[in-house]
Amino acid sequence: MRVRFAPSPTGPLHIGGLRTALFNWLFARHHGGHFILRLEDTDQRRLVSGSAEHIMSMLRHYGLDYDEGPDTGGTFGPYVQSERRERHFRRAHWLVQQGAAYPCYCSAERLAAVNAEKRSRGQPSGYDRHCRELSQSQRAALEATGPRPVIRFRMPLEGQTSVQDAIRGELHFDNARLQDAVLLKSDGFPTYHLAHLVDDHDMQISHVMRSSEWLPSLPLHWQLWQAFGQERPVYVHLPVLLNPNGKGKLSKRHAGFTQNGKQVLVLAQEFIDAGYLPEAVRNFLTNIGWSMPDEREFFPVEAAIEDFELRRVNPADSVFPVEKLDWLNGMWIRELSLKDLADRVRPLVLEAGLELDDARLRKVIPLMRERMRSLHDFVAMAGFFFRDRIDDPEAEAIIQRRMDAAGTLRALQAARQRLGRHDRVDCAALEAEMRALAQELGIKVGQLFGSLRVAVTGQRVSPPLFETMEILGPETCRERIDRAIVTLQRQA
RNA sequence: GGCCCCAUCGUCUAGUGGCCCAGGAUGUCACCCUUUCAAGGUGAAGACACGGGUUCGAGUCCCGUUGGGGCUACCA
Repeated sequence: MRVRFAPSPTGPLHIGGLRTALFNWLFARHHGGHFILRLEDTDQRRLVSGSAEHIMSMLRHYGLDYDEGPDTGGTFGPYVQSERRERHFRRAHWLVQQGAAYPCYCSAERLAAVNAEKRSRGQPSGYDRHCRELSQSQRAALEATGPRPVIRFRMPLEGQTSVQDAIRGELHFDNARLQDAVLLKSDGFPTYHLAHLVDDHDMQISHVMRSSEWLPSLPLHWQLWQAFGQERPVYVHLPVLLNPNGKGKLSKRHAGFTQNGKQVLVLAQEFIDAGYLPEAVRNFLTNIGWSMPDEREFFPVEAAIEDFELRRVNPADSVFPVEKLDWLNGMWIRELSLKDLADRVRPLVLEAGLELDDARLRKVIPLMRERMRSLHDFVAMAGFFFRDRIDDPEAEAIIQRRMDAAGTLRALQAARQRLGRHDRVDCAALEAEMRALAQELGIKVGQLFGSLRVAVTGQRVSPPLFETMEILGPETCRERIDRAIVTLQRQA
C-alpha cells in the first residue's frame, strides 16, 4: 500500500490539509505501507516561498512522518512536482499523438467571452470545444502565428462514466456534462489533473485519499487513466470540514477569523499557538469522519493505527467540534509526565515575560496539571508564582460572602500573626492551624481560606491554597497578606 | 442555473432489516466530593429532516421533497 499527501506550497498548512494527511498516514501505518509527501507546485503564480518548509515542519510537529518526500528522498523522486514537468509534458503530448488530447489556441479573452455568452442564454458555462476538430492546416497556421496552445483532453461526448469511490461506491456521470479540461498549460506546466495522475502512476500510489471537493473531477481522472491505458489506484474521497456554524467549508476561511466573538482556528500553526498538544490535535482530528470500533474517543495514536479502516469513514461532512478539542487537550495534558509538562510549559512562561524559576516551576506543575485545558492556562492561573509583585487585589475581592471589611481584617490579622511564627510553610500543618483559626473566629473555612487566597494569589481561583503558600514561602505570603490588610484598613 | 455528494441528540458519532420506545462522547444543567477552580463520581434534558413505497417488520433498502455541502479556472 502506497499513499501520499500532496499539498501545494501556496501558503500555511490548513487544519483540513492536516486532517487529510493524517488519514493517509493512519492508513499507511495500519497496512504497513508507505506514506509519501509530494509537493504540487505547478501553479507558478501562487507559490509562496517558505511554505514548503512550513508544511514539512507542521507534519513533523504533528508526528506524521513520511517515508518518502522532498527532504527525505526515496526511490520514486523527485518529490517536487515542478521537477517532473518534462515527464508531464511528454505524457501530455503522448496523449495528443494518441488522439486522446488536442492543442487549443483559444485566448483567455475568447474563453471569457464564450462563457459570458453562454451564461447570458442561461446555459451551463464551459469551453465550446472550438479547437477540438481543427484540421491539419488550420492547426499549422495557428501554430505559426497564434499564442502558445494549451493541451486539452478529448472527453467522450456521449455515454456515461462510471467511477468508483472507496467509501461511496459506484457513481455515474453523464459525459455530455463533462468538459475538455486543460491538461497542460501554455506555460508548459501541467494542471493538477494531469500531474497527479502521472505522478501517482510513476510513484506506484495504490490509494488516492483526498478531500471530497475532488469528487466532481473524478470522471475526468477516470477517463484519463483509461486514455493512458494504466491501472487506476483506488480513489477515496474524505468528507470536508465545515465551519462551526455549518455554513461553508472551513478551508474557505483564512487565518484568524472570529465567529460570535470567538476566535476560530483554521491553520495548523494556530493550534500550536493556542496551547494545544500535537497528541490532542491528532486524536481530535482522528475522531472527525472516523470512529473507533468500540467508540472510544480518547486514545493513543497507536490504537488508531491498529484499528484504522476505510469502512469506518463516515461520508458526511462535519462541523468542526472545537469543544471536544478542549476536553481532549485536558485529557492529554493529564496524561503527560510532570517533566514533560514542565518542558512544554516553560517556553510559555518565558514568552509571557515572567521570571522563570525552574525549581519553583517543577513544584507548581503537579498542582496545575489537572487544572489545565490549554497550555496557556498555566500562565493564566499560576502566573503569580513567577512575579515578585502582584497587583493589589481590591478589598471587594478579599472580602468573602457574608463577611464585612472589619471581620475580614480581623481574620487576616490573626492569620498573619500565626504565619509569623513559621520560617517555612508546611502545608498540612498550616492547613490544620488555619482550620482551627476559622473555628476560633467563628467563620467558615471557606471564608477564611477565600480571603487568604485572594490576598496571597491576587486571584479568586487558584491552585490549592496551602500548597500554593508552601511554594510561595512564608516571606512572600506575609508580605502579600500585609498589603491586603492595608487595603482593608483603608476601606474601614 | 447545471452536475455531484451528504442527511441520527446543539456538536462529533454508534448503528450494514428484528438485539433500538435508538447507544457513546462532548457541551449544558443538577447533585456528590470539596478551601476556590479543576479533576473524579452520579444523574437529567436532548436526535433517526419530511412524505411515499418495499417488507411480517425500516434509523437501516428504494423513490420523491426539503435542507446542507462541493464543483462549475491555463488554482489545487
